[in-house]
Amino acid sequence: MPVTIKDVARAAGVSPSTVSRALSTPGLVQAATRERVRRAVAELGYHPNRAARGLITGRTGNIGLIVPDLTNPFFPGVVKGVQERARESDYSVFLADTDERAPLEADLVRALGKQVDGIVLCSPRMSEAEVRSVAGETPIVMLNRRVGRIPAVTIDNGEAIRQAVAHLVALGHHRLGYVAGPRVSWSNRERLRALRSTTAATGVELLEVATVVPQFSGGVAAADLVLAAGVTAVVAYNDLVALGLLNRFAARGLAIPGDISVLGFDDIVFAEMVNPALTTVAQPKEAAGRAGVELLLHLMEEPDRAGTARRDLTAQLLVRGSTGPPRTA
Amino acid sequence: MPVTIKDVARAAGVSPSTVSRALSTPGLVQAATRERVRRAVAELGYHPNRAARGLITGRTGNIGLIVPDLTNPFFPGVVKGVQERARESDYSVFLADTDERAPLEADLVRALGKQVDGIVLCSPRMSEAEVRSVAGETPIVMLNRRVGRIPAVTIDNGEAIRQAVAHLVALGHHRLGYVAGPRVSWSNRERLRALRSTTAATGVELLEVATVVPQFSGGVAAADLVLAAGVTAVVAYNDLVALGLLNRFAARGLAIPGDISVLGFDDIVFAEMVNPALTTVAQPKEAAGRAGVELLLHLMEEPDRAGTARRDLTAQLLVRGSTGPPRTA
DNA sequence: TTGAAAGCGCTACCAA
DNA sequence: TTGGTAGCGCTTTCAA
Repeated sequence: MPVTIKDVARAAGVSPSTVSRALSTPGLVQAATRERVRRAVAELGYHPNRAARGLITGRTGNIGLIVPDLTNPFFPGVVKGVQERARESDYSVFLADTDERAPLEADLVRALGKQVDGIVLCSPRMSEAEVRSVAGETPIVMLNRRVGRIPAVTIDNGEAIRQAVAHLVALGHHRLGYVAGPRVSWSNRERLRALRSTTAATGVELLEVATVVPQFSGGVAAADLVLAAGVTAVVAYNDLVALGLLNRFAARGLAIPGDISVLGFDDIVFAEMVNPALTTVAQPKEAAGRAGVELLLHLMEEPDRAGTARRDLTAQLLVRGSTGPPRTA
Repeated sequence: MPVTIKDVARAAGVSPSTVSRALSTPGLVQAATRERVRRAVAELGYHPNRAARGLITGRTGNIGLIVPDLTNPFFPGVVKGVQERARESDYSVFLADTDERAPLEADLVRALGKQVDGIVLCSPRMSEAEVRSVAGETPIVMLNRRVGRIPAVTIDNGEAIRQAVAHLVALGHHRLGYVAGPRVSWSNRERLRALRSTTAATGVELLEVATVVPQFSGGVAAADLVLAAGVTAVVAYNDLVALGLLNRFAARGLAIPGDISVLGFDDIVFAEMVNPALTTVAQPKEAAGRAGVELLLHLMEEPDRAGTARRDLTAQLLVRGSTGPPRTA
């Protein structure tokens, strides 16, 4: 019923081999022949059977994308970037959301690995050992994390933090709080490290106020601790947490940024939807997704040259209403 | 290199055919043999090659999921539901985000159709003709939309609206505004229709204030029109729009719900993150996703019995801070 | 209940 | 530059 390569061959008056070549190695086929084939393909509406092709080439034409929680508005952006770039190279993408269940991830990656040519892995929690083992089986590009020499797309947390701290210092803050994300999160560790060194260098005080789940509720939970710490500005692990802080601050009747400045990370869409809008470090989410696929494509073509492939993208501080000078009391 | 069915056969001391049967038609194999095969499979870590299987069975083990915009927090929930249910039946899911570009969707669906056994299609904008044509080629289940007899999972908008209106009327509102979503959106049309009949039946006034893009910016844009319309309560097409209204109302110094009550649809996570929290009609997003896959599985197994498969899920009004009695001026 | 053999649609090799 | 042929890994007849 579906039209096969034989049908095309017959219609074009050539052999199946020639059709195959005309499609996948056009250079090896005479222009005239190629044209005849092209026409037959169009006429019959032929689409190569991917399973058959995959069976012999060993490639699936699919890539996998694993994210910890699609509900976190950071990830849809990444997904879009991945999809877009994948489609440009005629790859389809399998998406898997692990619901932040790190143990599940390793299994998932393994299962997925069988069905794809490579995986873009965004898994802040999986253990390094697991990541390594999995990377041994399937080409992998990590997002927002570095593990050994596994190819990775990261966002320059150091620079981001420098921008953020410089901004707050310029406003006149001397005591900053940090509400941390999961201890195992690579991004969190990087941010914390950069925060320590930058504040030390600038001579401002840094209080590591709390460690919370990277969600709205985490911010709500940390808000009172932040207040008790007596800081005039607080940096949150991500926007979700920052929004939680803002929410609880509002409930307690604080003026933002008069009483306290709040700064987040990610620039999720909702950062702009609150009042005042959230100052945040914008992560190039789609670009990161695109870069991930890009790296993966290289990796799949020349697996040897792998190991060092890296992209470090630049974040950008977006100053909005939630940060301002501390009230000069 | 990868372990094949032959390896398993050799290890178990049976023929490949038997291994195949033991795996896909266990009933046809003697218990003892089956056990030997099972053991060999486990020992060698054998996973059937999907491409090879697909080549012969004509099935891919994949399903496609198409959503208009992953960035709208409504959809990640749906995606999660779809994935979960798909995984339970050992299907993988291809995700495609069409970025609200309706024309692109039809192509996308067609392309995807070749690589999957069925598609869950969430496409409020695609024309009916396109949907029909596409449904002729690939098993399809529609989400939140009805087109002819194509299987569909919907959410009972009529009941949802009745709950919402009853709530507002009970609070003492007599003049309601509606900020509509895209005219072509099935959900929007359903809601509008239910709104008209329910308000008529209840004797309250309904003003169709504006038609906007189903996004935050749409709500912001409509807010002043709502105010000018002089209603005491406004129902928004979805939470994103409602949040936009809330934002602009706040900017104009209105008290919520004192000056005006706001009610949304969807119960996206951010509905709870604003102050006051948004009263909204919760859509069972994950359940809808699950039901979509469920229907699809049936459809793929007995294509004949299709055509009438329907699931209408129940929405639930969540009363929160953004609705209250009108100020008795 | 099991095995042998054919063949799914395609690509890759070897000859011509 | 092209065609013939073999075979990817699996399922599915058909016979035994």
